Amino acid sequence: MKFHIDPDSFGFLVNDVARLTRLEMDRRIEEAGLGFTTGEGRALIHIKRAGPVRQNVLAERLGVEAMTCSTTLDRLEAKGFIERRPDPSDRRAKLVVLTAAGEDVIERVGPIAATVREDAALGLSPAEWETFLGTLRHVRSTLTGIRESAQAQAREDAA
Amino acid sequence: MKFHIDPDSFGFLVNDVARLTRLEMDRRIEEAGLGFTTGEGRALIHIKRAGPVRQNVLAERLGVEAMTCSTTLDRLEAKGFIERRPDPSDRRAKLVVLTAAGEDVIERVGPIAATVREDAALGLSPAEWETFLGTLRHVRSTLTGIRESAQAQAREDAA
DNA sequence: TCGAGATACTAAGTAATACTTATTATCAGC
DNA sequence: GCTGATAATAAGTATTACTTAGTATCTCGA
Repeated sequence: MKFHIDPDSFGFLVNDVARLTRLEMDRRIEEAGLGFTTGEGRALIHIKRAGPVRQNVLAERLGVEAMTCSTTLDRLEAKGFIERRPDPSDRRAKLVVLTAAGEDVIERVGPIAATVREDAALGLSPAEWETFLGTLRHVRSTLTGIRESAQAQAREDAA
Repeated sequence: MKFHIDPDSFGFLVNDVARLTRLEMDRRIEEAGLGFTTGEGRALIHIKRAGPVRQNVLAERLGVEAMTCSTTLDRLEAKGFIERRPDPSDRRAKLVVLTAAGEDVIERVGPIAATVREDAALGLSPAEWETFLGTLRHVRSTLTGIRESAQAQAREDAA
């Protein structure tokens, strides 16, 4: 039987598109001298959205382990984009807040993200693009659900 | 103009979906005891498709620098999935070939990729899924073109 | 109330993926 | 045959992830 290797299979496609988007984004951020990566930008935007937020909550929203989140926050704190403040309601916890520099850098990355988006959408109609984004949201939601079930299962097995 | 930054913008969406797909894929590969990552699988499949191939050609197809490719091949070689053979037509170059173990592991990863794809496509009609893949292919092609132009420009600037 | 177990965070260690720069061997063109 | 380009890699760095283990603190039940 002939080998079926689909170079355009879902996994490779989505990985390629994400990789290309990230590399292009990183290149333009670098060019603009903003001094952070797409991954750090992702964290910044979630912090912006969530307001002062506990690290464990932020980790969950980012879909990473608490330790991974902590390391990312270390870098962002070193760069002066966020602060960790004690949570008055729980002395174990810390609240993550954006600094003025963090707010500023988010404002400046917006136009850059817009140029990448425009480039990615070249040759597609607005309707096609919206459909595309809608499907991406749908798939993300599906996969997030699967991942959460798997993690719950893993915790159960561990217990 | 105000730039609306949110986690549902294109860059974050596609990154999230790729991350979730990769993590889920890695989890199932791990579960099956195949002993490699999605990234390594990507390299394996490109080697399979290209046949005996020079490392620099492979690097270009993978869209990474020669050194990154070399490191990935080190891991694959250590695991016994590939071999580096001297290129008879150029003594500087090496040809990368799959071993029997490499062929075997590609066969076994196929069904795993299929389960992830099925899960990702839950709740979408076949037509919607095809449209989605078509748009991903289109965007990949657009971004690849942009990246190649940028690299050509960088080489020119360096010269 | 107090003690056990859970939770919030971090230190330490590991691994994969990616880059840059510099080096060695070899090739190709003048 | 020399010179510059090319193929691969060594060395060093950074990011993004994980696990395990440890400390401080909280919460709930006996």
